[in-house]
Amino acid sequence: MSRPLKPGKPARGTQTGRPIMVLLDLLGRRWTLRILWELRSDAHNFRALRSACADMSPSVLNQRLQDLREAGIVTLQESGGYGLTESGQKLMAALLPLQLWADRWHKQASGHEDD
Amino acid sequence: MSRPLKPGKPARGTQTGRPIMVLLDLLGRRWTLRILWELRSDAHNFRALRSACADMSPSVLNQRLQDLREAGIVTLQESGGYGLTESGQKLMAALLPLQLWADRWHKQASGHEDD
DNA sequence: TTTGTGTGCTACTGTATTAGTAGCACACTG
DNA sequence: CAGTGTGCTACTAATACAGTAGCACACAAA
Repeated sequence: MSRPLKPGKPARGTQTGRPIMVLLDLLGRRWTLRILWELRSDAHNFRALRSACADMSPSVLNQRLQDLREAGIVTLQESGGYGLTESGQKLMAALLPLQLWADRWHKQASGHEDD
Repeated sequence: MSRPLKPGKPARGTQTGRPIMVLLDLLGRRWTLRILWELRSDAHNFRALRSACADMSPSVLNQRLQDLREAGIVTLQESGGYGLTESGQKLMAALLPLQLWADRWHKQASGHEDD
């Protein structure tokens, strides 16, 4: 595989390379959001990260890490382990409101119905 | 299939049902973020939405719409077409900073390298 | 040198998810 | 009745992902 996944390059579902579309493609791959979430505060090495992500498949984890490194969001630190780049930290800051929303979502759902 | 995908219920990659994890699972499915993005300002009917999403597969689109409706994020309006619920609009508001980030991402990438 | 531990990562096969195409059922219009 | 537009389903093929095993390298101790 090994697509570029950089803004300006075509991606799945867009030929234009509009940055937001490329980003939505990247974040829409399975485990990507979760991986970033687990890295939001602390760096993890490969195995710890895998463990944090419900023991996801190492082949897929490696694929995602390559994507995210190419995109400049994640980096393999010299001190060992994977961490967010400066850019990646800003992305996560942009995603933090999700947690608030998710909590309200939970309260709403359990308030209105029990399924 | 037809999992619940409600906060509090186990999802892919989490047995706990922690709302943020369920949300990350939901948003991490292919096309989900893109669909929400296309609905962020205007409602679309099924075919218009499909067209906006690069003519994605109608079976998958329907699957996603069911997921999002069950989650209370999207609704099939009486006036026709799919639109965001109140909750869905708040979710999108939480995601809007992505566009700003994506634009900076583009500028950075084209400034630092050409590949 | 050998053995052990820890790292990042790859190879392989099976399964689940998604793509792609065609077309149905219903409603409304003429 | 035909024509158009809606939401949606059925089907097969391609692709992505899961799950397991284990390699290659580095460092440390014996």
